[in-house]
Amino acid sequence: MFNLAQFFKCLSDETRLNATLLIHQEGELCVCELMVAMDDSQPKISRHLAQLRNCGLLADERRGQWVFYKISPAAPDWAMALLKQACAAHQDTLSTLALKLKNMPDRPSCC
Amino acid sequence: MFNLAQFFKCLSDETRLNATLLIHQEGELCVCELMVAMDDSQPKISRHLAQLRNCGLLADERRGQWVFYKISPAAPDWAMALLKQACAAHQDTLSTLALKLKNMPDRPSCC
DNA sequence: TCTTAATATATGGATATGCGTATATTGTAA
DNA sequence: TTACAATATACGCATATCCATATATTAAGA
Repeated sequence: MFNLAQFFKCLSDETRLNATLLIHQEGELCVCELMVAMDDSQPKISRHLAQLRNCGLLADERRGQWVFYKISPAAPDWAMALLKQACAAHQDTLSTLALKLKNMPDRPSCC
Repeated sequence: MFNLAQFFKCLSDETRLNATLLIHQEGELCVCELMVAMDDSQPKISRHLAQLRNCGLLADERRGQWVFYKISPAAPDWAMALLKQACAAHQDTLSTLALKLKNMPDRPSCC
């Protein structure tokens, strides 16, 4: 599991920061949802998610053709507390991203 | 001033993380105090402090031959909230560093 | 089994980062 | 002024990071 500096390094990149906080806020998201919300390429998002998974901050779960990511249940309390605080500090950006999610057609979440 | 990702990048390096949180906890510290507490070279510490100052996270003030660093009074509320939370998450390390500070002979703080 | 959708990974190159060493700067005191 | 203490910066190098592009993998459906 990560230490505090590693945790901050995870969140020091815009792509990883937005993905992590949006996932935290929404509960779980798959790669294609993040692509739409963040308007980024598939390999770019996938690569950053892999990094977050390898650090132990995110957990993934395949369901059919989709892979869903959520905050790892093994994340320590201090990390959860910091994520919550970070979400509050990032609300402006997060609500913009959440809006794009809401307008996304054919979201796989339902299946 | 910095955004959230930049703030996390500031804290993503052990040296900058420890320096920032120790300064936050102690109120203000000069370079030589940080050298003793963290057992690092002067140029290394000075370079990282310059980075934190340039980002707007730290403010410096020369008093005689010493330069004291503190959390910038201009730091936004969300940053202060995150720093407080981070200190709590980092207490083990911080108390070790604070102990070395306490045992430091001829601390300049008094002058 | 063939095709397609969703996701992951490999590769190469540009840029950023961090470090040690050496040197410059600034203030103090003699 | 000269010397010294505290701090800052410049330089060169090794490594890390990030990206776009191309390709591999996995599952679903025809």
